[in-house]
Amino acid sequence: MYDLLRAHILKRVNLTDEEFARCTTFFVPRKLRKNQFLLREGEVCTSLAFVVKGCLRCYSVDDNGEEHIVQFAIEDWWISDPYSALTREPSEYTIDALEDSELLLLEKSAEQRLLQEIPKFERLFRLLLENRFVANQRRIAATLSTSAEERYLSFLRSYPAIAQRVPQSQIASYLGITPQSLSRIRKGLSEKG
Amino acid sequence: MYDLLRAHILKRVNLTDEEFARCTTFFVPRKLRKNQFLLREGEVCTSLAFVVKGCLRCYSVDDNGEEHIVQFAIEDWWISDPYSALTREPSEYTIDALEDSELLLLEKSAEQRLLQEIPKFERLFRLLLENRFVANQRRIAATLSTSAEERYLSFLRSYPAIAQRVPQSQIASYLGITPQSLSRIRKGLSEKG
DNA sequence: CGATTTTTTGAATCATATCAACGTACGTGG
DNA sequence: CCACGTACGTTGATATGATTCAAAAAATCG
Repeated sequence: MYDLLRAHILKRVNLTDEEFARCTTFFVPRKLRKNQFLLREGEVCTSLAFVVKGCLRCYSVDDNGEEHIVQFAIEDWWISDPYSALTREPSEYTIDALEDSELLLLEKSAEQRLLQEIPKFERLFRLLLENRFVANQRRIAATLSTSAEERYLSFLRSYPAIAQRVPQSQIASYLGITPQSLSRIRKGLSEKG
Repeated sequence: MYDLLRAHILKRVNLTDEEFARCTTFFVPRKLRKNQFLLREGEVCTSLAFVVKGCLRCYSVDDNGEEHIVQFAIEDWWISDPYSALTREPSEYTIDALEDSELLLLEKSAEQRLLQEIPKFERLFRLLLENRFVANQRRIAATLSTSAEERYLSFLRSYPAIAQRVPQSQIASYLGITPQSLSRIRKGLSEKG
């Protein structure tokens, strides 16, 4: 259960075995069935989730009731609404499971104690946030400058593991196009070769 | 020169006068003429800039040579490429001045010493990063779900001060549309009332 | 297997881009 | 102080890419 987390952390900061053992005590395992919610729009996000198994999505719902996916998370990724978690304001996002999933949850209060006990985690969490920030910045630049087809190809390159397992309609939502358009783009690509 | 910075920081974390006085020693004033660069694509970003006066932009250049603005920064804002600063990888972005500007620069090395001397700044910088993260996430959701006209109106609401002072073509670049389209959108809006 | 969801396809429509030309404002040097 | 050049903004005509609505085909699940 904790092996993936250990490897994940050790790739980013140095921890002794003893430190890692202490760190695990702050996480709470949680299973989520497909379609179950981790966070509902309007709730305050109180935890940071590390995905051990499965696949989740984070999305907003617009005035027309359409879902717009801002992030997927599979094994070895984190998911949460960091803004809601920090400010304790209700989240604008919903997080749910696209597959049966296993998570390790770090509650806000546990996070604070963890940071006090092992300050190295400050650096880890800052790294994680920076990475997410960069990913978003790249995505903005891509959305502004490239066609839907290019964005789809870029998505396939960046996240092949996700592309294989989530429904096409979910990828369309992530790319900001309709499922019909994605279908046509794929058709066009397969005709080219 | 430092009044704006003081007010900015005190709004977010508690600092004694003595702490603030020490903090200022880590910043270096820098003036930038209109069109001068703070960071060029391919350079490593080594500083975090607080804008005391003026207006800057951060943008990427795509394969067709088109600029895509990911951020503006006016008085009381910060600007940098946090990813490049953290990883020391060359930046994909260019930062330059849209007006004659005055900055307070916090170099990477100074930042580290500042964080050691006054750990409260850990929280400040994390807050700043979270805010930028959220702004980006909102922008992604908006780009995915709303028309150019809606995004323009939302930009006017969110950043009236910027809308007033930067050329329309720069706003178009930020919104991900052509200057011609923005012109037509504005025409449409003025005809409505 | 049947039921439901997901994907594909077609036709009409809409939003934005593109190319090209013209208008306007501003600042600099003569 | 005016004239000129350069940036910026507007407008028109046309092209393109993506959407919408509707329906059929394919895949998935109990």
